[in-house]
Amino acid sequence: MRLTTKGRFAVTAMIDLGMRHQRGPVTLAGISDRQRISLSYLEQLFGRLRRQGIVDSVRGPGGGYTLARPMNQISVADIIRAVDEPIDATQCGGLGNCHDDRECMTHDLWMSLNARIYDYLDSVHLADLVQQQLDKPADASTGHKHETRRVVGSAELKVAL
Amino acid sequence: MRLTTKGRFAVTAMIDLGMRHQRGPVTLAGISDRQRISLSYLEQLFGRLRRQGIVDSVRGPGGGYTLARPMNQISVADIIRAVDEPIDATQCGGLGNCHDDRECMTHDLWMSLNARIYDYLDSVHLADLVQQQLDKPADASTGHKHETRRVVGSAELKVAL
DNA sequence: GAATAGTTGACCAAAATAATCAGGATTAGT
DNA sequence: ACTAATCCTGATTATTTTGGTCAACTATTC
Repeated sequence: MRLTTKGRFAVTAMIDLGMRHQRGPVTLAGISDRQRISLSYLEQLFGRLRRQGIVDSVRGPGGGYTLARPMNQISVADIIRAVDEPIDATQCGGLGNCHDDRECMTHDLWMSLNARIYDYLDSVHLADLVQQQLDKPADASTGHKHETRRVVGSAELKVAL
Repeated sequence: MRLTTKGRFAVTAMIDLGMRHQRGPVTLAGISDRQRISLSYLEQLFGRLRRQGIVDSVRGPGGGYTLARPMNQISVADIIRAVDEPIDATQCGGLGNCHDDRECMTHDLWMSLNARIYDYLDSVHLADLVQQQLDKPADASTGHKHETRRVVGSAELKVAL
C-alpha cells in the first residue's frame, strides 16, 4: 500500500463523483474544474478506475463517469489500489530469495504494516466520506473550520494489534 | 500523511534500531547490512530523524544512533512525519485563500483523511512493532526460507495488494 | 439520415518533483 | 595519525503530473 498524492487525488475525485452521480454521468471536465486537478491526470486515473471496475463510463454528449457499484461497497483502499500499483520494498521481492531470518524481517514488517493499513482503509467507504462531506455545515465564509468529526473510524481504528 | 517506501524504510530501520539499542549505539552500516538499505539513504533518513528529536547520534568510533525516547513513545506516525515532509495538495495551500465551498472541499477532504490515517498510525508505537517482531516464532529449524511453492502464494498476495 | 459537437480512450512525450545514491568533509575514540 | 562513524551537498534515477494528438462513440441538431 502506497499513499501518495496520486491516491488522494483519486479519492477526492471519487468523492466529487459520489456527490453527483445521482444526477447522471459526471464529466471529468467538471471534476477538474471543481477539484482543480488536471484533466489529463484525471483521464489517466479514471482509466484505471474503469478498468478495475470501480466506475463505468458513458461516451458522447451527456456522458461521463458513474459509479459501478453502491458507494458503501467502494472502500478507500479499493480506490488507492486501482490507481497506485503496488510496490514491493522487501528486497527479496516476496519471492523467497531471502537467505536468512534477517532479510525476511523486512518482508514480514511490510506485510504486517500493509495489512494494518489496508484493514483500516478497507473499513472506510466512499459513502462515509461523501456523507461526512454533506454533513459539513456550509460555513465557507468563515474559512477553515475543520469539523473533526469522525463518522466511522476512531473506535474501530484502535483495534489492530 | 504520505506513505511511501521512504517512510517504510525508516520504520524498518527504526525497528532494527529498537531491537538493538540496549547494547549501545547502533551503526547505520549495521542496519544497512541487516535490512539491505543503502547506507547513503539511511544517513539521510537518520539525519531527519535526529533533527526531529527521535534519535540521538554519537559520532566517532563506537558511535551510532540511539533512541531519543522510550519505544512506546515513538509512534509510526512520528517516524513517517520525520522523514516524509508533509505535502499540501489542497490547492489553497491550507492558508485560507479558498474562495468558495468547492475549493475548500479538497482541503477538508485531505485534512479529514489525514486525520484518520494519523489517528491510526499514531496509535501504533515502535514498541508494538518490535515486540511483534520478537514474538515471531523463530522457525529457523525449518530454515524460514520461502519455499518454492510459496512463490505462487506470494505472487498472489502481491497482486492482491 | 447526415452533420456536429461533447465526451471518453489510448497513447506519447515533456516538465516538475521526489527518491535514491555517491563522494567528500567532519568528528571523536584509540 | 589512523580509523570508524556521522554529516553534508550534489548527482543520478524514478515517479508523478501535465500537455498534446488522434480515434471512437453517441446525443442533439439540422
